[in-house]
Amino acid sequence: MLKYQQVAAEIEQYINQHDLKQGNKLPVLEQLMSQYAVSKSTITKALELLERKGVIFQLRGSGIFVRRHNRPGYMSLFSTQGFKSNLGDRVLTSDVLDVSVTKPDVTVAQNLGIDVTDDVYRVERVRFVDGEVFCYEESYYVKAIVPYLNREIVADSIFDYVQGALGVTIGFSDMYMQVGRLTETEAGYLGLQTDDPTLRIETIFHLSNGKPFDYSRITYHYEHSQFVVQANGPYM
Amino acid sequence: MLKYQQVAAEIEQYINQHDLKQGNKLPVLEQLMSQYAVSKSTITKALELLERKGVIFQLRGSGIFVRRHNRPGYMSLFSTQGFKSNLGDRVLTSDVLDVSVTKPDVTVAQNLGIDVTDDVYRVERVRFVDGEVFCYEESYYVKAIVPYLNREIVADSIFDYVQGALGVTIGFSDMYMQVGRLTETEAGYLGLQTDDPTLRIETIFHLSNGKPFDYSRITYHYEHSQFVVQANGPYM
DNA sequence: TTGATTAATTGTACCGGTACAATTATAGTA
DNA sequence: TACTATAATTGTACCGGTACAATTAATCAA
Repeated sequence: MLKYQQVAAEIEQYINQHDLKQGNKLPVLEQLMSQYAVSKSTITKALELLERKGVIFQLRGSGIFVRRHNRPGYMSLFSTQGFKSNLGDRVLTSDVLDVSVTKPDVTVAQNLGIDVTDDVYRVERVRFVDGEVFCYEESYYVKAIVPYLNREIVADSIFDYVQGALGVTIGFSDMYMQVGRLTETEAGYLGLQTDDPTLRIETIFHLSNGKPFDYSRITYHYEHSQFVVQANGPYM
Repeated sequence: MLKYQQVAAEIEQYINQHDLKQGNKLPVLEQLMSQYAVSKSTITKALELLERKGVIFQLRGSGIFVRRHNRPGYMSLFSTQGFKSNLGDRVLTSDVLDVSVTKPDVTVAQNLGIDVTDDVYRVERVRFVDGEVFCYEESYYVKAIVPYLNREIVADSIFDYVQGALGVTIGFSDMYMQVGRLTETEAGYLGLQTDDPTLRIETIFHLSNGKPFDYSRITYHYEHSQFVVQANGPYM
């Protein structure tokens, strides 16, 4: 783990353990520097990371302050999307409906930037948060990048496996979201009625070299899913 | 405008003007350095900004590449949320239903961190993209921070006014989203049926000093709104 | 006490540099 | 040709430093 990531993690841990509230002030830069025994640019980088994550905000001439949103029950949109495994104390489980190798249809192939003759893993899951139905997910993995999957891996975290055992790094993702109505099969999986409202998110995950390796379609249970997104300022 | 912001803007403009595609390679760091006549750390900062914005991705040992998503018709979730006024070539218009000074109810007051006896501006709008109904919005501004609003300002961009004329800077925002069904009045504004599906987003905008100044509730037309969010890697 | 002026505090912009890890290109070998 | 070892390329981590703008605290005047 990089030094600035380590420092960021420690500061975040400190904030959580001491249950600091929105607006609470952290030690000044110079003190953090000596406290963690790193240079100014390293501590700055760590703080920038935490700022992006929505954990702190910095105010020139004033100090470094804790940032918090005050709505329990809302999950970070990104934590449910592979990134930042921070689900708090909620328990995430899965019913694995399918893990198989197939050929992609044109839509899937196009989203993954591959040919319809290339192999993909198809994974189908219903996911639960604290025992409540949360979403229905259908996802496709490029087999050339993810050569092996099984029910055990899929029941846990695919991303941890991919980054751990396969040694590839996930770079970025494009999420496409829209609201619609449930189909009959989706409604069955989610325990809802056909034509009930739903949020659909399609996501294309790319490796850090830019290659797409996972295309997934998630259909959320509209009563059991509410999200928070902490955005940072007008960039320019 | 800061130097690194300026450089970032120029690079982005270059990418758009030359219509570069996903994966296209930009000049190497050292060349960009001399090309824009800035130091390494400045160009790095500019590129980091573009990376966060989803315009490029960088790959160590390899180069700097253009990043693009390939779905026209999807709007950036953040561009519709005050930040990054990049709506492409779409035209955004508004029907202003109400601009008035009132007292907030408990919910509004709590979200804005003020007292129910404090004054707020209430703004109610129906917004259109290229003439199509896009969303219904009800928002509240802390009058102590935004002392004056009128229909003309509100029909245009409130945020530009606040940052321009009032000289305050917007820092960050917390967005809370969930799916539900339309009420009768909402359906009326959006030209839909009662109980039709909808995406609701509540957002609390904070100044850069951390003070909330705007709380808004937006109800989106589910057939005319689809969003893209470009996320960046597992931070740690 | 109030208000304005000045000084101290504090984060950020910008500069420059070294070391290194990941990638890609090259040379060498079978 | 195909594979391996080596070298060149290239972005990132990390160090340190100066100048400055925004905020806050202290000082002074009325």
